[in-house]
Amino acid sequence: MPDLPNVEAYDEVRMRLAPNPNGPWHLGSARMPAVIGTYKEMYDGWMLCRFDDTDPETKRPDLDAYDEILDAIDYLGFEPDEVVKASDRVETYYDYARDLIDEGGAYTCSCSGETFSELKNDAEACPHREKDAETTHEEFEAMIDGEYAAGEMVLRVRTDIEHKNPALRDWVAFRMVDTPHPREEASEYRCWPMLDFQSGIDDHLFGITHIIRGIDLQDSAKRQGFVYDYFDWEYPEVLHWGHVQIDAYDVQMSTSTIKELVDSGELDGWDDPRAPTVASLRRRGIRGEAIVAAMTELGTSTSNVDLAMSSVYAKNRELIDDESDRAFFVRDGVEKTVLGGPDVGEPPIHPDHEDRGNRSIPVGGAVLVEPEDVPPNGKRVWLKGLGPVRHTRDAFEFTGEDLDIVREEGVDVVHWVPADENVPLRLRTMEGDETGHAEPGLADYDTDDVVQFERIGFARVDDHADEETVAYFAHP
RNA sequence: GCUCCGUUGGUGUAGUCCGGCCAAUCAUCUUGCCCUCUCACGGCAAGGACCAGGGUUCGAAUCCCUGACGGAGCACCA
Repeated sequence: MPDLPNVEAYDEVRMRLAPNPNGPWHLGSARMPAVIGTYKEMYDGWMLCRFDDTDPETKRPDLDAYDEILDAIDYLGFEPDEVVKASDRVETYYDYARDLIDEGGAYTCSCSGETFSELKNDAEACPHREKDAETTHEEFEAMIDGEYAAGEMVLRVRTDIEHKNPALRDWVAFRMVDTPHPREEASEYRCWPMLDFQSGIDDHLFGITHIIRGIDLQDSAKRQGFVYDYFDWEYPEVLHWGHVQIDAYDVQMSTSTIKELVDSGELDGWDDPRAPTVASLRRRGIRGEAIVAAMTELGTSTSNVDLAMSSVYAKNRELIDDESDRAFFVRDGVEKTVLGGPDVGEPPIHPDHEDRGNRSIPVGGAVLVEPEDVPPNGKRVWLKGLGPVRHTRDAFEFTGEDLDIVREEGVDVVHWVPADENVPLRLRTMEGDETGHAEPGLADYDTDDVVQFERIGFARVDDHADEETVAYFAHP
C-alpha cells in the first residue's frame, strides 16, 4: 500500500473505522478494516471503531449488527483500540452545537427542504439566516427537548451561501427524527446530528490524523472544514477511495439488496455461498487474511475498482494448501463392482508431506466414481491410492499393472469412494448444491476443518447431520 | 444545470509530483510444456496495457490544451 500522507507531522497515526450498523457486512465493507487495519500495523498506530448510528429511521441500526461487525473485524484479523457508538455521544454533539451557535456558525431554520433547496440553488439565503444567536439557542434547545416534529426545524451550519459548489452551502447539522432509536440507551433522543457534523466533531475529539473514506463523501471534508474553521481546529489528512465491485457474484453488493433477498428467502442467510458477504466467505473456509491481502492490493485509488475473486482465492490457496488434508468426494457416483485387488486404498493425507501418513479407505467390493471418470468399456483407469482397473461390462477388474501405465500410457488417475461405507455429503457452492459421497474418514473432521477434495477443490466442513454431512466449497 | 474527481494488459497495481535508466513493474489471469498416483502445489515459457487528438520538447505514460468515457456530490441517508 502507498504511504499515508504527511505522517511525519504527527506523533502517532490515528485512524477510525466508521461503520453504519444497519446490517452485517458485505465484502465491500471489509475493505475499510483491511486497509485501515493494515495502515495501523504499518505505522504502529491507533484505531477506533466508531459506529455512526445517528439515523434511527432511514438507515435504522440493526441491533445485532454492532456485534456482527466487531466479529467480522476480528475475523479479518484486526482489533480496534477503542469502540464507541455515536448514539452514546449525542450530548457531546449538542455541546459543540451550542458552541458553534455562540461562534455565529449555525442557525435554526424552519424552511421546508424543498424551499431551502430552491433558495440554495440560486445562492440565496433564507430569512432565518440572520437570526440572532439567542433565538437560535432557544430554538435549538427546543429541538433537543423534542418540541418539534420531523421536518419542522433544523440547525444549519452557516457556511457560504454563494459558494460555487452548491453542495457546500449551509448544510444541515441537526434534524428532528420522530422514530425512536432502536438502542434503549438512545431511544429518548429526537434531535439527531447529521453525519457531517457528528463525524467532524468526533474525528477531532479522538485526535484522528488520517481519514480514509469513500468518494461519496468527497465533499465532507470541505463541508466540515467550515465547522473546523469556526473552532480553529486542524482538519486531518483525508483520502478518498472509489467503490469496489466484485466479479463472480450475481447478487448486487448492497446491504439493502442482500437484506431483501435474505428476508424473501432467495438467499438462505447472510452466509449463503451466493451472497457477497464477509459471513459467506468465512463459512466457505476462506481466511480473513486472504481477504485482507486482496483488499490491500487494490490500494486506495479514487477510481472504482473491480476485485477479482480469483485474487482472493489465490491468496487463500497460498495459506491453506500446505495444511489441508486431502479427501475424496464423488459427485453423482456411478457404482462399479471391483473384482480383485487390495481390500484397502491408501492415498496420502498430503502429497507433499509423507510424514502425515496415509488414509485408509476400504473398498468393500464396489466403488463409486464420477460419471465422467468411468472409462469406456475395455479401457483402464487408476483408482488413486488403490490401483489400476479395467472397465469390463459393469465391473472394474483389477489388473495389477505398475504405476508406469499412468506415466507412460496416459491412464487417468481418478478419485473414488467405497459404495457402501462412505459419508453422504452435500457440497454447497456459489452455483448451487452438489450431492455425492465422501470417503469414510471425512466423518472424523470437525466443523471448521478445511480439506481439499482432490480434483474438485477446497471446502470447509460445516456440519455432520444424521442424513448427510454439509461442506461449503471455497475454491479450486 | 452547478461542483468535484478519475482514465496503465481480462483484473488490480508500480511508474506520473522532479520528462530520458519505461519497446513499461509485480500479482492475479489465460495458454503451452515440465513435475506429479489431484485439474492442487511447484518449475519454465508465452500472451496481454500507457482513453483519443493536438501542443511543448532533442525526447512525453509522465507537462499543457481540447474532447471522449466513467464516477461522485448538490438529502432534514450514512
